[in-house]
Amino acid sequence: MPSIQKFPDMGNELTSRSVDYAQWYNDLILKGGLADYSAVRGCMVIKPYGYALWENMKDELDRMFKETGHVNAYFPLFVPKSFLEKEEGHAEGFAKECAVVTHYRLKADPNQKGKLIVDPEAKLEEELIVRPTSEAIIWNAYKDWIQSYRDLPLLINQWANVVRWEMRTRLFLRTAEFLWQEGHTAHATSEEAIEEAEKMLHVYADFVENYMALPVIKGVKTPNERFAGALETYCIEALMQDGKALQAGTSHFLGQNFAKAFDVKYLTKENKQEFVWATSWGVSTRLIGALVMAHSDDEGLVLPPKIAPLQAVIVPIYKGQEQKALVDEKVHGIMASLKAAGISVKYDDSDNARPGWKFAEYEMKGVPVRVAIGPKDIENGVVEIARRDTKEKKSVPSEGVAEYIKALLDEIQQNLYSRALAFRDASITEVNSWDEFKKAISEKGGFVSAHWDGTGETEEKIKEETKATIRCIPLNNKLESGTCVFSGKPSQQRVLFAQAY
RNA sequence: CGGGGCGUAGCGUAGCCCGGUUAUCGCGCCUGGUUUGGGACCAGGAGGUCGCAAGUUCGAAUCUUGCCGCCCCGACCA
Repeated sequence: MPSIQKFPDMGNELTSRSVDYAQWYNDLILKGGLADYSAVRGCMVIKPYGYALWENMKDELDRMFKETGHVNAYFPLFVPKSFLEKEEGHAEGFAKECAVVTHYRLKADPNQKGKLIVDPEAKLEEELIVRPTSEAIIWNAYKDWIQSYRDLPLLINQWANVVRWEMRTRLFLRTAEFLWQEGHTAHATSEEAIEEAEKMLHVYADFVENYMALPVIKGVKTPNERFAGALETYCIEALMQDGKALQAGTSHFLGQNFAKAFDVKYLTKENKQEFVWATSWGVSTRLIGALVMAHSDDEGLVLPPKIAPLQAVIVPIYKGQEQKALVDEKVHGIMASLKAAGISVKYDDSDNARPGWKFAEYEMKGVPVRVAIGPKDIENGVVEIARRDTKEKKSVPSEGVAEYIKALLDEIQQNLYSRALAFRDASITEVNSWDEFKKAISEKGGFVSAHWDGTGETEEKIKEETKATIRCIPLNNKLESGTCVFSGKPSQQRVLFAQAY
């Protein structure tokens, strides 16, 4: 008998990736217990397991923001329409997808008992927009907070919900309401603001790569893909298993657009009035969608140990109460050592499901490590340890099991990253002709690295023909003379195209 | 907004064409018992405005009309 065994191939209710990738994704979210559809179109319920995952991500990001000098605050959900209008590009960018509050009261319907109607008497003088993002309401406040260079830089983050009335929604990837963080900073100089926007991009990349085990490409967006109101948009782009790219985070250099729109000036040391320079940056619950699509398989979720709500689960195996007591005792010792080692662990000794059912359940939920302990193990001084990422299991001595699992969790984290990186790197195709381009996009998927003439028109036409967009111009991109893959015009560098979420 | 699909118990479904006692089956749930090394079994039990409304009919889950909701694919986007 080999010391390492593969899990048996179990039937489950998941649609397999190869049959219907979109359905596989939905099944995973629902059956993995991350979220549910809600009664409101386009909005989802984030269930405890999914929220625990978000909390872990949030806690780590929050720590990173604070380490880089940011503080948290909270601004209103509602933005007066006139505020949103102030920065023109911004207003145009979001107008199409805003939820609007027009009244502040309901009343009993005089014609239908038990029904409520909007009270026409309670119309707001000025409509309130449910924030699609908070630049407008925040910059209105910053105007009063910033007077002198001594007030700068102002480094504020907020954790909040926002609403964007999307035509078509998908669990976590695009919902009408979602949770995110948005950083909004003000600086004395353009250089400092750019440095901030880049710094936060690196923070995001660090988080996504080291905690979510998901490699990203850092870059800047083309003018077409830029955030409404920004001078430069930085992004991190990740690759999903179906070969589509997903923007995992963005950071914007806003120039003085918002300072001018909201009249935010400061006095320099030389006693001169200057407009401040701004950035904003955000990541959202969309990251959960990225996580799911990056690592999971046909057996269920696969979660990286560093952010998994549960890192290990222990399943007892026994016949009768005497054995159960024996196993319990052994498990309690192991639990204590795992907890002491900082591992989050659950002992599932519920009697309403048998071991096999529990195994499948925790595989579906993506718990990185499973420990099974039965009388035979106790007799032999071992425990059975199964790892979710490779679906392997083997017996290891129960002595020192905490250290073993700790090391295993690190190895799983590393393995998930390596696996995703290998896939990502194998999915970047360099092409030099339009035929190669089309073939790569339609047949292989992934990123296509190609010369582009730098015009928005070419970008648009490529999108029309292939549905591929320019995901980014990588940071520190290698300069290389060539000709645009579409127009044949001269180009100085390659950019990355892909079909995207 | 276009195209497709679906709406019957918590979930998945049969029945609908061709109207007729008490609406089918499985999972799950409750009670008791036996079980427990990869999704256990036996016995008993609870659970339903058949999406909503109107119509046809002696009689509607089933036929007609209207409406509502959700999902998937596309146009818009993080």
